[in-house]
Amino acid sequence: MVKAERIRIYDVARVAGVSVATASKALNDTGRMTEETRRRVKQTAAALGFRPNAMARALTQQRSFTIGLLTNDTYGRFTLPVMAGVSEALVDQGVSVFLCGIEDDAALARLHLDAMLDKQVDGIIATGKRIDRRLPVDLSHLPVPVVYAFTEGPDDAVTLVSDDAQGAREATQWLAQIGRKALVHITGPESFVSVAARAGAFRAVAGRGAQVLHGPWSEAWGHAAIAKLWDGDAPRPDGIFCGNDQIARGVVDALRERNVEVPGDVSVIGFDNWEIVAAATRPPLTTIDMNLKELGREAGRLILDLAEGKPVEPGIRKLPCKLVLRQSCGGDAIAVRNQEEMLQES
Amino acid sequence: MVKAERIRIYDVARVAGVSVATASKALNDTGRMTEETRRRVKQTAAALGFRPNAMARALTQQRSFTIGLLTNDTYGRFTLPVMAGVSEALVDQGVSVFLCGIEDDAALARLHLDAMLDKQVDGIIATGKRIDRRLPVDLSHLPVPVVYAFTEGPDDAVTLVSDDAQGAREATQWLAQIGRKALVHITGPESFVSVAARAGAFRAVAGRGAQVLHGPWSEAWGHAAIAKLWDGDAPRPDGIFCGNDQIARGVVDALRERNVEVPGDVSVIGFDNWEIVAAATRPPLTTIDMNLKELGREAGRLILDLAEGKPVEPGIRKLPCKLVLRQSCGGDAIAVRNQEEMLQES
DNA sequence: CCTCAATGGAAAACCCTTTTCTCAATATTG
DNA sequence: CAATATTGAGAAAAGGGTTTTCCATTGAGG
Repeated sequence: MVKAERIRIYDVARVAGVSVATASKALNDTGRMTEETRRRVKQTAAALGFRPNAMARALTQQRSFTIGLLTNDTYGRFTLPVMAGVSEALVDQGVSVFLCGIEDDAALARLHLDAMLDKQVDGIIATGKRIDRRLPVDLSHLPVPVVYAFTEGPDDAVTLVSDDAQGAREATQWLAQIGRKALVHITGPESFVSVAARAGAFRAVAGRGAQVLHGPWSEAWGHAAIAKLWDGDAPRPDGIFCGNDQIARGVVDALRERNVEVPGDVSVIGFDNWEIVAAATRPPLTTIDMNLKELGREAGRLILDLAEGKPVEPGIRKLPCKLVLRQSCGGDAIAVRNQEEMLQES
Repeated sequence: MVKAERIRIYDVARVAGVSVATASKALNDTGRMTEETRRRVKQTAAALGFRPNAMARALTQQRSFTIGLLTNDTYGRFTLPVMAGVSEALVDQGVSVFLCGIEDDAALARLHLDAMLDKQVDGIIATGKRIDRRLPVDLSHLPVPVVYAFTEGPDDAVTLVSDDAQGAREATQWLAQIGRKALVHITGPESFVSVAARAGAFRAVAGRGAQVLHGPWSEAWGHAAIAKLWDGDAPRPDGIFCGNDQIARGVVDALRERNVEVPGDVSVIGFDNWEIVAAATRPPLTTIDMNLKELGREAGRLILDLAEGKPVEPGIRKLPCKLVLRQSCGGDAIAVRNQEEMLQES
């Protein structure tokens, strides 16, 4: 650690032979001066490695160039991609992000929230692990704007979620497209709004009679569901769309244990594109990606607009999911053909 | 969003009928005044919901009450627990944490670092996914203190790592203790320092002839290693210590496929205690936990001490790992007996 | 010579807390 | 009963570096 003297705008001004006022205006592209002066100041600043002190800047601009990200997602399954997107959208603007993990503890949430408000954050992004649950803290009367990403907020809030129905549609249509006829959806607990949305879209494509099985979000449930389907007398499916990648992994493992070929006999699609699960499955999972990083980027852009006082339409924005092809689904020939068609169209 | 006027110390002073100077002193337990006055001011502040503006405070105290956490761990496997610990240690002191994910991009790292320095962070914690690799940015001549946690730093730095050798020793000793005789260590690439440390400790306990197999950090390698061990003519092990939980999962799955009972015939121990892997394995993995959260807490405490100018001894601090018992290892009776003994001793 | 535009500078504003210094009032001492 | 010490509390400045406002200077054109 070296207590190097920081270069101040005063130094830049002195070296460039102008006043601090002119230096400031030169660097911020405001005020009036010859291009030559502006260029010289900028050059000097660059040469000296001048970087404006954000704290001093905050004084005059009423902005701290910091935002807070509040999450109750301990594993980071959803938060990390969102965070990465948020950061990416903001770092270029010199905005840094406070990350606060609050688990489901209201007191802890309050503590973090207060600490951030004390630091005059320009805005807060609330994010969670479930789009139909709220964080254990009320963010609706804060002195700063709030964007909700992948968590529920008040009706008049700016909220970003992934489009579960569209994602489920993509998956189901893909199964149909590669020739699977008997489709089943093995998914999470009915109480989740996203489960209902996905199941609804699945039925809309697969036919109202298509079977939907609900259970916990676990590999074990994937196993159990396959046991239920294969050990009974009912006709067996040849296409299985799972509510998340963990269930899908359980399903694939269970099928392999029964010597059912994936994707030869049965095609399986997951949901989440959680690399760590999807890539380790044998064969690797074709799955739906929720584009959480893009969701984060959008959240970053929105909170920035709000912080700058730009108008932002409140309401729920659904961002599209996309199908990620690996090997658990087969139909590669069709996949290639379709991609070629898409290329030709564009 | 409600632009509620923030309560300033001026307001507290007015309501309490004292000057701002007195109010400040009352709230900070400095200066001289009657207990009655101090109490009245504090009560007023609480009643009005006064919270000091951290930015103004930073002006006089030369501290921003923020620290930065720099990481290149995209999945958050290591970062998230560390981050949780750091936060936990700091939030009570009113310190907030900037999280910056820099992947392995030096330019991005620089960008984040500059943004944080501009905001006058009181210190920086560098963290990574590997203790023998450095972040792609030089942190050795910054105007603020740095603590390295789970990543390599300069020799004269304050560095925190988990004690790989001790963790491996715990695991191997446990296998020996429950009666396993033929031990094998299936682990990651030799190039990792932690792999060497763990392998060394394994050999020290299991005997110099005990086999160590190196491969990638994947489930697939776990499978492949079992194939190698079981398909050859060599005597088969009855205790397997794995370099991480993913390998261990591959091992357990491969053994099940060969109808080898875990833990009946073979005991398996993992490393990392990555819930999402360890708990989903059938049977759930007994594994070594690196206490990353505690490591984060310690990093938080250290950076705080450094920020306050307290002396901190430089060097590498190794924090102990601990064995987490689940079902892949068996020896439950022994486990219970030992725990009872420990209870009696304490 | 006057006016105007262009350029650049001096100084205030920005924000709110903490700290220093001072003073009055009371207590203590010789 | 002075003279000194102690206590309680307030006024004002410091703390920080940038941005912004407004004014001064210069040179050109009328």
